[in-house]
Amino acid sequence: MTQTRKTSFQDVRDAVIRRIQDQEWPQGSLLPTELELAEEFGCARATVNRALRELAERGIIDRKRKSGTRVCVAPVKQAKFEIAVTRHTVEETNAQYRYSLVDRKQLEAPEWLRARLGLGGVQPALHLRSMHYADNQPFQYEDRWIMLDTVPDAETENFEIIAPGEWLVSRVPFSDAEIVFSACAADETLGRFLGTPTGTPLFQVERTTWFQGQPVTYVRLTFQPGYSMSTRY
Amino acid sequence: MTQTRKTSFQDVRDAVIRRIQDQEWPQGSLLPTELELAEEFGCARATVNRALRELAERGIIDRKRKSGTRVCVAPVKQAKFEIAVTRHTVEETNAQYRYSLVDRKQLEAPEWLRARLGLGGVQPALHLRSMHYADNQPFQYEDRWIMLDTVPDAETENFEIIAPGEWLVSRVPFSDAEIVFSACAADETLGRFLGTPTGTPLFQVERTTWFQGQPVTYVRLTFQPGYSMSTRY
DNA sequence: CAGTGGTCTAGACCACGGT
DNA sequence: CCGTGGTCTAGACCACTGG
Repeated sequence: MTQTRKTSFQDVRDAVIRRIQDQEWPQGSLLPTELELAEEFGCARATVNRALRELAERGIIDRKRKSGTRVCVAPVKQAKFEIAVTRHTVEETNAQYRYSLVDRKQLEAPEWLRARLGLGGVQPALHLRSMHYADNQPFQYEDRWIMLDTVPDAETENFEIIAPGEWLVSRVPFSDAEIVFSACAADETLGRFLGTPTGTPLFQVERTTWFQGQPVTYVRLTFQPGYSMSTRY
Repeated sequence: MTQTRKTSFQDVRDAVIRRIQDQEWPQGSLLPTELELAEEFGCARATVNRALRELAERGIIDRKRKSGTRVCVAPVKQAKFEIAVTRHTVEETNAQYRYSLVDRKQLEAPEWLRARLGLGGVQPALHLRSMHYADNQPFQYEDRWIMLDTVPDAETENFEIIAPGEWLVSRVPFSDAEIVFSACAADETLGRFLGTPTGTPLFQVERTTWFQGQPVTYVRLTFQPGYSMSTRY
């Protein structure tokens, strides 16, 4: 059964991709207009538009009114990482997850934290340090500050059972965030909790989060030695 | 002048975001159908559809036929990193870029590389090692393998002027890739080229690239000490 | 089976930005 | 000015999937 289905936006998108790969439309060259493509593919202009819009979002083509659509010369690769709560990251590897609170203190936000959040003045904050284990092996050390002016409920939560990350996502629907990936050396504390010698190179993620313009939390997640994050695109 | 413009998909999108943030539609709850929202906002269903589709792509809502649209319970954050060629990364910081080839050898692809690329048998490859400098300070050490069966032109290119990354993006329109972020310790070679003691923790990116199913290149980019990658979402 | 999202259409008007 | 993409509409049919 060779079905003669209606041309979908995916057909158009894939055909365009193929032509770019085959250098039929080389880098920097101008594509036909939406109307011309719609005629060629026998579909509505809206269908072509959706296909091309998707490719533009992926950084493959560049669209401008009046000038038209061009193939990007130096396509900027976009790598998308999915950041889940630590429990899910661990359980996805079929390992048993365990969480343990190390320390909980209510303090004033230190100078460096206020600077990072763009705040002046005195700010009450909760400082939490905790460990995440996979199959009882150290997986991740978490050092977190929660801003109590933004999330006052945190003051009465002891965080002995539920990890602060999970507690927060259940309270704060979603938020703006800045995320930083880097390498650091294990200091004495990290070495002790992650079971590795001082000086071991470790992968770390820092995340700063705002909700409706208010600072929610800053967290530094340091992973077990050898950990890596990967993705495809 | 309070313009009474037509409701756009962005208006709908932002209104939905606001209602989720305000917990008017709590996590896990069911949203009205597209038709109901279209009536409420006084627009076409297609407009609502586009707004909600965008939120679904961002992982904020979950859509299923027949069951409807729900607010995600544990929104998986998506961090999108833009990966450009090293020259652009350097020049964006207003630093002067310099590239220098360290070593170029034509070899058979070693066992570990063939395994990573999912290849058996003998495969000719080009092994390139090079340095990228920002304002004459070591910025990044690059260790790259190019598969000559896929990119035969590389055999006659000496790579003394143009960096292999830039040369490749001008040849291979775009491609599938796997990218891995991790931390490593400077070995003797890295320490020498990056001007840092052996053992220094370094941030590194590995990327493996295919074009139309054929392996193009594997590269390991190791950054100067203290380097980090960041993004917002 | 029937409700809900997924998509396509044909047409219209708008908005940006070269010429 | 006017060509090109950007978006909206009203309607239609399709496809998945829960009941």
